[in-house]
Amino acid sequence: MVEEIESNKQNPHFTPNVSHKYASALVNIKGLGVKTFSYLIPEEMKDKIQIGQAILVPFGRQGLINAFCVGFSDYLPGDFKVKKINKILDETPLFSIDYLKLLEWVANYYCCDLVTVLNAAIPLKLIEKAAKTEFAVEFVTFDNATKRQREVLELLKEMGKTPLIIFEKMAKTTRATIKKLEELGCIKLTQEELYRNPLDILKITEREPLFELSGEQKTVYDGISKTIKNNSSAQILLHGVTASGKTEVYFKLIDDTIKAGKNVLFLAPEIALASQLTKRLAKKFGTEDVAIWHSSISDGERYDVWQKLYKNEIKILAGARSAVFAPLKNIGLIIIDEEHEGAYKQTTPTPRYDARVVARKLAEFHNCPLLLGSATPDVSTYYRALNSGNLFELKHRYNNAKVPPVSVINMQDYGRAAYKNVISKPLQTEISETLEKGQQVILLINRRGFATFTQCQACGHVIECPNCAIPMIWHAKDGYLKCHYCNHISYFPDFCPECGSDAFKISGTGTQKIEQYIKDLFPDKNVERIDSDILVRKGEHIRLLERFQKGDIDILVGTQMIAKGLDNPNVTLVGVISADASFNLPDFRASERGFQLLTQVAGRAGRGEFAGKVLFQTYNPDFYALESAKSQNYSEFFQTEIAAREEFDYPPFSQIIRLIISSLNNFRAEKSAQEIALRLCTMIEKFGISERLEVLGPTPCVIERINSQYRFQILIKNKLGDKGHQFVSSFLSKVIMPKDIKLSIDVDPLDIL
DNA sequence: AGCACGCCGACT
DNA sequence: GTCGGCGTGCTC
Repeated sequence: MVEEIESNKQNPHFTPNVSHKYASALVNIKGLGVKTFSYLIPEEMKDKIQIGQAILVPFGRQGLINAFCVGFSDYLPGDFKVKKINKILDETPLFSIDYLKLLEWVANYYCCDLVTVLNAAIPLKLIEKAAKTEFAVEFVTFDNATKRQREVLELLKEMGKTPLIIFEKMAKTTRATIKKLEELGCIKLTQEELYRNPLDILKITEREPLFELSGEQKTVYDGISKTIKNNSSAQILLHGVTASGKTEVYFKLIDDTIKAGKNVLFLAPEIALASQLTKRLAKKFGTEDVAIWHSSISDGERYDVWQKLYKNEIKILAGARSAVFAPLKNIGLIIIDEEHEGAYKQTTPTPRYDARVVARKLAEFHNCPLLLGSATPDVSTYYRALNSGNLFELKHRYNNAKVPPVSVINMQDYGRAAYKNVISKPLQTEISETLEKGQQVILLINRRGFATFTQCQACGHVIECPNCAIPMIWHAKDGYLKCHYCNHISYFPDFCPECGSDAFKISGTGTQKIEQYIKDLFPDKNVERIDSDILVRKGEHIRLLERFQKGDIDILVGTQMIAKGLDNPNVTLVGVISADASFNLPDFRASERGFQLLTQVAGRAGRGEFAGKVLFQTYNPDFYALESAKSQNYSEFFQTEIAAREEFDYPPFSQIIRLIISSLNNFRAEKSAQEIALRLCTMIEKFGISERLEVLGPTPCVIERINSQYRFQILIKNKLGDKGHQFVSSFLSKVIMPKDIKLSIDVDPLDIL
């Protein structure tokens, strides 16, 4: 089913050394995508050609197309008739050799080819744009102009220096007229780039001064400065509770960095946050020196910013995850705010890269410090920071505001008295009281609890796999419980192994009904729901939040997306319907996710003058992550979590490489997956590294079918670092899949569902 | 994506 | 014979 490539044709090694016969050219062909092809370097180009240059090459029947030079070689990667490079379009390269080296590292880490990474890193539009020399026109004089020419000149005088293409459209004129006017000396044509600076519209006239740092901020700032002074490539974590003023510390460090003549890369998890951040940065440091980069900026802006970055004309670049691939030069500091956010990882399309991982490597390349900040750090980040001694903490809120107290409602006591077994009496009472005071309520529903875990209603015990410490999944059609990491099977217990009760329940379904229950309980109140279904209608999400902000909505019911960002001072009650659902996903990171979610949602209550309250409903009140979330104690949570990670070799003690094999045909998908796993194991055995590269599965994915494709997964626990990635890459490069079976690779997957 | 190559049925 | 259907495969 899976065939071996008979002759393992080694690719020629493409080097940055120019004294070679062939160049590797990156082309963008519609429908084909971005790929590299080899071309002969003409003799007269040998002393001029460089990596990163835009070039013109012949391609098939399409004539001459734009390409980028990305490497050199003396050999061809196959048997074909080679064509030669037609022209170097621009002698100034658009990216450097170091930039390509970073991308090569990324390709190896994510077990994919360089082309895939280039595809994500270099905007396609850049390749098309590179060839076009954009002229700009400028008014000089009216002398010798005819009547019609004068009309054109009037407009130009008014518009000032304008890109030619735009002016031609505006003036309803043609290239012939422009040429004539240039001959007459009435206008000046220039080749220099015209930058559109989108930040100009902010109309920032004077700069705001930096904030004064508070006592705790000052201590942390001094500590970080000292650390950077001692180790210019330190990787630092700033763990600060919400509203503790991390941003002020960042800004002071940015100021220091640019004063030292270096540039700053500042990443935020999403575009909206990056835009907000850019405005704040522009106000403090000036519009000229600040730029933004993310997937949704316009082609023109993308092109302009890229040019500016390459010419080292930007001092601070703010952006979302794709900004790690922007060619910012001379980086002296990288900041990643809200570093725990999953949005830093790209899930689709490939490569499934994580901006935090790439940023760590980027910092290494530039020998510069990396500063990560969060109120609920990623467990792996915290572990690294703790071990390196580069952990700094802000424990107090900026204006001495208090974190709201959390009460845990044990549903074992209230379950039967609760409305529809879902909304307990105390929660009902609290909601009523809050609404009577004219204040607002947020209720968190955890819909991700769709995977059916098996829980004892008497003591909260959840049936877990003895090998993997993740919840077992009930398979109704087979009548057993199964572990989706290792395939371990056990039968539904008659009695709870913990307390002997027979009150087992398969939980996690029907959460959609909760909104209706709330509406039933409070029929005269305005109840709205926000979740991803509603988000599909664009703008609906924002409209609902605005209405909630204005007080038009009494109770806002929602999934995870209401847990962060909401800053409504009139919200004094936050209720979590099923805190268990956060923890009982069949995923090793479930506790971490759950802790983060509960901590973040708790932070939504009592942000104004009224004190807030938080209620967690649960069947398992003693669960460590829940207890830590209740007391908002990160370090306590971390201690327990890291011990479990170590015991089961989960990250940061290994890296997970996940292979997903899918097909419309269930049987063929399973067979292929088994074959790949078997061959992978054989190869690992042969190299004697089975201790350090552990293969689990194949198993059916928790979500067994997506788009009618049956899905199986193989998990690899890698303890060999980059060498492990290389091993898996080279194994996969020798495997070719039949057309009806898809293989996808996810390195450091966010979840394993 | 295009565009050629190529292998079968209907036709001036 | 040969015109043209669009399945398959290639583009350095």
